[in-house]
Amino acid sequence: MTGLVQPFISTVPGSLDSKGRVCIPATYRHILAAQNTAGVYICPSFIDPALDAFGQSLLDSITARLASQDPFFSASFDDEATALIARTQNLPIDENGRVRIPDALIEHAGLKDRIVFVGKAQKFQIWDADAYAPIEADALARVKARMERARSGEAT
Amino acid sequence: MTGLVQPFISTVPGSLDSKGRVCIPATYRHILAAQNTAGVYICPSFIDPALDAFGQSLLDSITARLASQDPFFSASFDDEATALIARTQNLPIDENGRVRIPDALIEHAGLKDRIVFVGKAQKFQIWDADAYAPIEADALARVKARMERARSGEAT
DNA sequence: CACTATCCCATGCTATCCCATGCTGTCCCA
DNA sequence: TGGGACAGCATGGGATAGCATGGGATAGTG
Repeated sequence: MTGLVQPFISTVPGSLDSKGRVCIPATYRHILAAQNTAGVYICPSFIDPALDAFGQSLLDSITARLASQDPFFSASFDDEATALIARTQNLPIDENGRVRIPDALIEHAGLKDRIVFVGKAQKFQIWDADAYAPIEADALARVKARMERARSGEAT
Repeated sequence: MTGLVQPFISTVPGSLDSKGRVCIPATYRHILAAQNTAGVYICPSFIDPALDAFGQSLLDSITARLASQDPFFSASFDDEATALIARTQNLPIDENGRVRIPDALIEHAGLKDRIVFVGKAQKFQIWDADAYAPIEADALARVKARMERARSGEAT
């Protein structure tokens, strides 16, 4: 087995029903369960109209780093982590794998009926499907440009 | 852990059946198994109409690089995660060595019934057979041209 | 008392698992 | 060196368990 914690990967389409519920993809639920997470931790993203969702592992490393200022993170990490923790809530997952998203979070992410779950290794995000499409395209373009710069650099 | 990772090599013809399944060549499966990979990781290629497929080794090096960045406040983390992690899926391999390719990926690579597996060391690619033929010819021509340039350069 | 939120049951579907079969390459023995 | 046997690989198809989704009942709350 790998020493590393199993990451959240891939992009999965989903839906928000009339009661404000979403069904967490089974693969993500299994990862959460493997982290001994009760429910799921959800926090509105600081930069995007999206929700950050994660399990016990990431929460633990945040709280651990709050105690010992970790040089990997910026000097102001203490402030950020505090804000992060304050805005994070623990939502229960029902026996069908669904979570009721509070209205404030639905509004923050601009969720309509069609949503996407986006794996980001230690965490995953919940986006409105229409809002995410251009974001993905932009990120792809930036990474592609970076790759090509690197490639032409090698080729000299 | 192994110091050396066994590379994916050679080009193998294959087929896509009516259920969207492909049979991974046995030699590739053995390499995946040697990496302790559960199934196989597949990601649509950035530049080509093809699928990149790889095992635990390559995924670990990607997630390891991401793990050194701030998952909540770093823009470069976000781009890379969006481009790589979010677009990668872990697909299970059944006991006959077959994988069900999601429809979105079939469409991205323009797969019909005849496909080819192309070894690329750390990863291998899955191409539509007809689409790959001219690509291979072009690549060969470029290599040949480069060799001849190099040879005439040496010969001076 | 009305309304809302949570829980729970029911259902259709899809993905996964599993068995059966043909083939091809390899190995062994005459 | 040739032929035959066997094992492993590739393929097709059918059954089934789990997943995603919708809706109704009940308890909690303003």
